[in-house]
Amino acid sequence: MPIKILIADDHAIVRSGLTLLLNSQLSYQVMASVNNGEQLLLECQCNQPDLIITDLSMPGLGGVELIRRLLLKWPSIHIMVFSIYQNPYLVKRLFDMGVKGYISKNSDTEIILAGIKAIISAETYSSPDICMDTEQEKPLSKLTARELDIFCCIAKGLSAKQSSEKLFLSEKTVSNNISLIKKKLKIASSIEIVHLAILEGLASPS
Amino acid sequence: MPIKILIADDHAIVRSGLTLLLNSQLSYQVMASVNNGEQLLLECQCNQPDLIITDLSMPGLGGVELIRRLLLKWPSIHIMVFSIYQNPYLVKRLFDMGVKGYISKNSDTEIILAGIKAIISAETYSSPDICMDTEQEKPLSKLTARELDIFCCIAKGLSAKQSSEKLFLSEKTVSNNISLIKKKLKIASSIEIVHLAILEGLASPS
DNA sequence: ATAAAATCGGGAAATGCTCCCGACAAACAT
DNA sequence: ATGTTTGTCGGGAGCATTTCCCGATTTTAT
Repeated sequence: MPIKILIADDHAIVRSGLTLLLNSQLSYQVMASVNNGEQLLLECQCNQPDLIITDLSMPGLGGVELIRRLLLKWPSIHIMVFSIYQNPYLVKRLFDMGVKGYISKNSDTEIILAGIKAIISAETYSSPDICMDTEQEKPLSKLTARELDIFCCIAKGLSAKQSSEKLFLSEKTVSNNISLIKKKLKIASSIEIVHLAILEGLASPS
Repeated sequence: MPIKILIADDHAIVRSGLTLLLNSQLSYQVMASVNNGEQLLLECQCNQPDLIITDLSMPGLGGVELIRRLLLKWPSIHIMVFSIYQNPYLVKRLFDMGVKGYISKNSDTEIILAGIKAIISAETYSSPDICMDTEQEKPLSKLTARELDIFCCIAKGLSAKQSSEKLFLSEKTVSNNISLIKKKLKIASSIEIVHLAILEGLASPS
């Protein structure tokens, strides 16, 4: 009886690549692959997946909010995040949320398979390029989880209102948080948020 | 005799997905896939590829510089860019450089195959989500000299007041100009100025 | 020579940001 | 067990910025 897997990623080639890779193993079966969070939630109702592999940045319902909702409804579900970021704070936050594994998209297919295998065996896994031990002194480590959410939204070019809609918060909370973030990071403008986010690999210009 | 293809992308799953997708067609043969520009140049020496599929953001030698070097050495080579951006100005720049096709990573596999087919038939191709007709000119060409000055100041993270001091203008003039720039470029926030400036090579994160 | 576009800023209304505050929950410490 | 701290969430008031008018001047193009 194969492990049932659902995939969420906005890039068709990634969905297709993962599906082919995993279905080539007899022990795995990809039930469906979708391009955003809403559809993944729908698929979860029909299929009872053993493992969910999800990207973070997707149109509509993004990865972080998707994970929150998944774990709210099915607290014991196995989630592996498969995204481009290599920032240890982001990864730590995801593990704190309850994610079982993180693999960066730079990883070879062997690493992907090894990670899934580990997670299925009830372990946790993060790909070797995420070094969690460089804890101190990084500016972003001063931010709380919620502040980092908002930081990322702003870096992508979203307004306070757009961010509040994406994160299901009041516009006021977002703007209050932005002020706090600037103070914590000792920066004067939202534009420096973008620079910092790009330097830290949390955003890329678009 | 199949079409010989080389692939450059820093994500293994994308390389693997593309390779499986293309090798499943009898008319194509993926000779090699590498994760950066330097290695692709090396592969080009050994193999004589008919088509190169490349990402833009890669560690080390990135896509734009890779394309420049490729076309310098083999001016008639077919290059298809496969990247995440959906910015028509960026795509137009790539076509101006001599690229034959652009496909965004959101595209379905059918689109990818259709694009490659078109390029092989000596046509050019860009995926449907890139609408080039909005403005054919570079966005920044619409700005006057003074507006471009101010644009650069803002992109670097200067405030309106700091910009006004640097350019010997009143703060009012600067802020009026910023509003005008946003209107001309059809963008909502100063943060998108940063993204645009970085994409256009007018600023880099600091 | 005339029209068009660019440069420069003032004024007023709308919008946004900042800093204050309180309420509540969770984690932590003694 | 019970304060204490830290995080989360948002309201309100005042200040700052942005936006959209407007006119005055200079530069550029036809």
